[in-house]
Amino acid sequence: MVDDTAELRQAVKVYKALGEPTRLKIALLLTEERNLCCSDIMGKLESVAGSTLSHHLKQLTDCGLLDLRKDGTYIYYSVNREMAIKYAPYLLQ
Amino acid sequence: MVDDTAELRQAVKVYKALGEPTRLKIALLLTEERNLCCSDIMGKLESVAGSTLSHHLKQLTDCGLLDLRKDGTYIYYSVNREMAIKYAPYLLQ
DNA sequence: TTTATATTTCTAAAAATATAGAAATTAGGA
DNA sequence: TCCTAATTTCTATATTTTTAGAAATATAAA
Repeated sequence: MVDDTAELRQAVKVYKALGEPTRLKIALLLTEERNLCCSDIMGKLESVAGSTLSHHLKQLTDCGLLDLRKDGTYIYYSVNREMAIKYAPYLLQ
Repeated sequence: MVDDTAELRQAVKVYKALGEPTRLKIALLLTEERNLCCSDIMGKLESVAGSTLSHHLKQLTDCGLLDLRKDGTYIYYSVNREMAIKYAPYLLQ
């Protein structure tokens, strides 16, 4: 019998976030280049609506993989290195 | 523009496999204890139908995270350490 | 050869997720 | 203040995924 700890649920969230092509691309983009804002990222992806991108970024930040810094209307995202090291150092290669 | 390489698709498959609680539990079980068969695993999880478990194990093996060894009617599964190290060393802690 | 056990495939239903348009929100600049 | 740009929320739809029962397959043992 395996239990459903907060620790396990956290890991599931992280891997679920990375287990979708657009979000994995976003995470990889943000390890190459830190502090990209929503519209920068939109420019680097092919045809993703702003509302869709917003949902993806929310998942990536909610699980702790991305940090954000607000500056005016802009929100700058970066990969949280500790999280990447713990769960998916693949991102950092 | 980010491209959709085979490499990226492979990583998505791995993270998608781990991004579901039952499958993450299976992967963690199989890092603790190697060479468990389908019915061993079923015994260690709570109420999962055989057909469901079979689908989960297929996803975990298709992405390369699990290796298998057949012996008669039994199939023994283990975590592939190289894959775990590359994509999710979290499993090995 | 029959039987029992392990696992998979088929099928279908339920649940979750991804997607984006439109409207709302926020904040800076004219 | 008004306007514009960045981002989010709302809403709905389409797609994917999870789930499991039933039937099928495979293999070993009686």
